[in-house]
Amino acid sequence: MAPVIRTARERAREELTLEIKREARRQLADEGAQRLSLRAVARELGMASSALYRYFPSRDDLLTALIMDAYNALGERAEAAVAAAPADDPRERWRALCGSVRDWAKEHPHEYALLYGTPVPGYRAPEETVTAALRVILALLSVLRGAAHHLDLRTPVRPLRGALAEQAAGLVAVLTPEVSAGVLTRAVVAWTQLFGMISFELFGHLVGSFDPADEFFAHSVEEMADFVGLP
Amino acid sequence: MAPVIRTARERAREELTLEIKREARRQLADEGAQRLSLRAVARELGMASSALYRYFPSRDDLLTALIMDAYNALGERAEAAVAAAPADDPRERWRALCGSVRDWAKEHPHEYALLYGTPVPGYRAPEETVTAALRVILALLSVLRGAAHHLDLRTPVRPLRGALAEQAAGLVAVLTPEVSAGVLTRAVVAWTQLFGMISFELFGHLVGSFDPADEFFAHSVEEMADFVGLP
DNA sequence: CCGTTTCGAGAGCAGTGCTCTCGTTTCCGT
DNA sequence: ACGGAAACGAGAGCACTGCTCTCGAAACGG
Repeated sequence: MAPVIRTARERAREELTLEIKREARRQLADEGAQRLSLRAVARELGMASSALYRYFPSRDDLLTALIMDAYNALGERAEAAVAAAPADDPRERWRALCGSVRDWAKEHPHEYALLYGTPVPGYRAPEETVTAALRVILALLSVLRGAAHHLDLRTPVRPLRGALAEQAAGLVAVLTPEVSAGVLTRAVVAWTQLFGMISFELFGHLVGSFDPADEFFAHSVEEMADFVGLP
Repeated sequence: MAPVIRTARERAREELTLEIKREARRQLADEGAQRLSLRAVARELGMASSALYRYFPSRDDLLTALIMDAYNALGERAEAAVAAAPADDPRERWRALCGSVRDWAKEHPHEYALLYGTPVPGYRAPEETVTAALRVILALLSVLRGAAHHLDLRTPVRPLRGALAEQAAGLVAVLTPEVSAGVLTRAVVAWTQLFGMISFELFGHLVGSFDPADEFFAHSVEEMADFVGLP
């Protein structure tokens, strides 16, 4: 696909693009997306701000590139955590996965906020972003698939009705043929709980109740593992 | 406390403060917090932008005022929903409460994002905000308190350990003496799930899976009601 | 009534995203 | 090898932002 032999221009362009993103990510980590300034990035790189527009047509496009990278970084981290956990211990895999997401979020709070906080106004998710964004929930589901025949639901899943049943069935067919629609739905519930909890912790909504949240986090990960029926 | 007899200046000041907030809220609802502009507010009110600083010392302070109002609006809505539901049907109260939060969020997406999205950079929560922010979780707990002696936990609560046990016991003593620490912790888990789910729906993370999310929402509210042991 | 405080308006500062123009450099087909 | 075309970097400039300072007018209160 991509030409193996690249002209000097192409190489320079690629390098500069990376360097712009690198500097932008630095500013993002320092000050948050709000305060990320194209002009400051250009200044730091010793170039005119107008030159930056040769590489990213707008500030939102630069942000979108950072979002892509962040989704992939988080996704890789999550997948690696699952892979590193013992294959025959689904609960440990679940724990490792949830913990890795929280760790990444605490290490990169501004990037996390960029992904799961208020969406940037002018931004609409391009195709690529969607698949990158799915990696965490897919990892959660892969853990469930691995334990599909040993699931133990202490509280039976409520029957799915109407549109929900159809949506869940559609997803099961594509993603998790080994797992029932009810369990998949519970996994999605657990997914929303996981990110809700992390967001609350990071955004300061647990101050005064369960902050510091380490033990609360660990506990609710176990509770949600029970919830989806992990042995 | 407040003087009953107010001077013309005091009345004018109060009125203008309200009007500024009103216009700011209008712009917030239209364009989001990101694009809320002091100068535009002043322009719309026919005054110089510098005059606005007599009423709010900075943009962040104006935003903080809007945050306060939004927390209270959401809190009132939630409390009203609980109050309007039959007192002898805890599950219906739970449903009404969760539904009212979601409804408010969908009606005021930008205000919701202001509360539960990425925190404003320069902003730190003043004392008042904290209590206003607690109203929803307190309402959730009040539903549980009302059903404290009829709770039915299909899956037993995992034992709380270490710091978590202490945190939960402290909260129980102050908030919900009728309810066990384990159940209170589950309520907090359900709380994070509720807002995680609403945030995901509003911020577009459910697109492609459970969007539209009406039935998924209703279903998971029931599942979480089971989770906390509501009859 | 008169000094003090409060207020509104205007000018101005430093910063932003973005556009346009204008030379220069690099590429690529002939 | 050359010449047209495309890509590039820099600078000036526009419209906008939050915020500060100053100055004259208005309202207050002893």
